[in-house]
Amino acid sequence: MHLAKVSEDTIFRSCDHDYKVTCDTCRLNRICIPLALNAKDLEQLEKIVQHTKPMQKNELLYRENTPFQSIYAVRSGAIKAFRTTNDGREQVTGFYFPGEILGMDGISEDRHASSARALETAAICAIPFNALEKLSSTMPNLQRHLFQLMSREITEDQLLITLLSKNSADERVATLLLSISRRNARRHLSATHFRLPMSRVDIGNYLGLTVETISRVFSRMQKAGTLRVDNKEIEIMDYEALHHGANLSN
Amino acid sequence: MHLAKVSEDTIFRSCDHDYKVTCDTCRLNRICIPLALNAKDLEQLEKIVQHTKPMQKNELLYRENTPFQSIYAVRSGAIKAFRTTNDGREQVTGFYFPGEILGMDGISEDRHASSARALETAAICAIPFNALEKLSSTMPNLQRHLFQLMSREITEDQLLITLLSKNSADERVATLLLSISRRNARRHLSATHFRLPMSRVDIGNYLGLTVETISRVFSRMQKAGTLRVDNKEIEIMDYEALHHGANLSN
DNA sequence: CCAGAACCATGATACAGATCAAGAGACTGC
DNA sequence: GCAGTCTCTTGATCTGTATCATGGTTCTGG
Repeated sequence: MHLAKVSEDTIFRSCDHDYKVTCDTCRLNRICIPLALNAKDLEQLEKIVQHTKPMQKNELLYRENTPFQSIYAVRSGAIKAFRTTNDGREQVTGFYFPGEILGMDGISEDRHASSARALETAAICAIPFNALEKLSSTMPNLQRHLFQLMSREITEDQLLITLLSKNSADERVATLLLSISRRNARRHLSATHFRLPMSRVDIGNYLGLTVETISRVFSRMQKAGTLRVDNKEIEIMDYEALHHGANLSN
Repeated sequence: MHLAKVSEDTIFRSCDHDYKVTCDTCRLNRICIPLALNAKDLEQLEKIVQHTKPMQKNELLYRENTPFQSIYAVRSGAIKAFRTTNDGREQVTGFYFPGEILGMDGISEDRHASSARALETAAICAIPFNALEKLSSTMPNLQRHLFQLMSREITEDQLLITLLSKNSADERVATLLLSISRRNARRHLSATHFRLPMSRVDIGNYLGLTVETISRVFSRMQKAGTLRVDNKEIEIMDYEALHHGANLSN
């Protein structure tokens, strides 16, 4: 029994190739929560962060209406957040990449307001919110950073609201691609050549469009020489054109 | 000179019929920030809240990209928040009624991410955020409440995203009316009979629709016996029908 | 109380994107 | 390595809402 447990643990950890990472040594620590902290405070944070959560593609990280315990940082892979409308359809509310934080919508009601699913194999850090809250009472920088993170989530949602309310299909797609490009650049990855982790369905859902429309927009942009599209591989050929297409408002 | 100042002050205050209100005696204190605090903590909060800000219709409370200082609580009247797209159009991102807090989108970048304008004569409390932050370090309840307020703003934005992305014109209008109805009820006002403080243009803008469409929806709903509409006066005649119309999703 | 300006309602028409349909490509598990 | 399934593309058609146009109503300031 004891042996079994050990071996299970070993298997679990062997999936997570960098399970020994700490916030201290994590290569995302300049864009994730640690950016607000000095070495001493980081040690404290370290104590509450749970680094062990390797996820398979399509696995759920948390589910709408379940008790809220933690917020989550993406270490690798990509996550989509979505809520289910009461006629059973999905609304994708965001995509989360390494270094980004999700789950903060659960704080207000003490249960998750959305669900989150891995779009590909992913490593996640769970940060128990009660402990984080206590910690932030003693660390003004951390408290400030949390307020800022939540505020940023609000402004990003407002941008999406504006996008959905005012922009054409081409502008919406262009804006998403530019957002992914910018976030890649932040992680020192290529800003012009990347692989989309999400399906056309998810993109359409997020942008308030149908799959067919997403396909057509990609085809049109490829024809126009703005993009090269090969299934999920995207190459931005004409950054300016893309930006211009996304630029008619916002 | 000194005299002039005094008299100006007097005029200023005379506009604000309940300027002597404190959080302690404010009739909104069960739905506003004070709800999280005991009498002793409330005294501390009292010291930083600025109660003096009577606004005329159309006056700006704060403007996009100006330095962020305070968040604001509505004491009376109604406020709309909006951002300006870079082709100069407006996107209304929210309406705020008495007891509600706005301005939290300014925290992340230390400048306001949106503007706010009075839809009618309004009284506002300004709460300097630096002071509030300090205070919340020593009051776990307050800190928790602020996190919850911000989290609620996120979930409400997500609801709007879903509405814009998935729902018909009728459903959007119905959802807005039900939201106003619910918020009125919270303040012990009529849930079925109220006056809209905003124009059709603002409603359309908020819901991603044109003025004409808003007009037509109101007319249709009146014809169907769901509403009585007399300019800005709304009477909900068939709550169920309205809810059903808003109910096809979310 | 009146004139000008907002604001609102309603009809006719246009169009972006949805829906329906069908086939091609890519991935999955045995 | 192949069958079945999911994902993506492209075409034809339909539709809800935008747009354009006009007149009525309400509000505002002098």
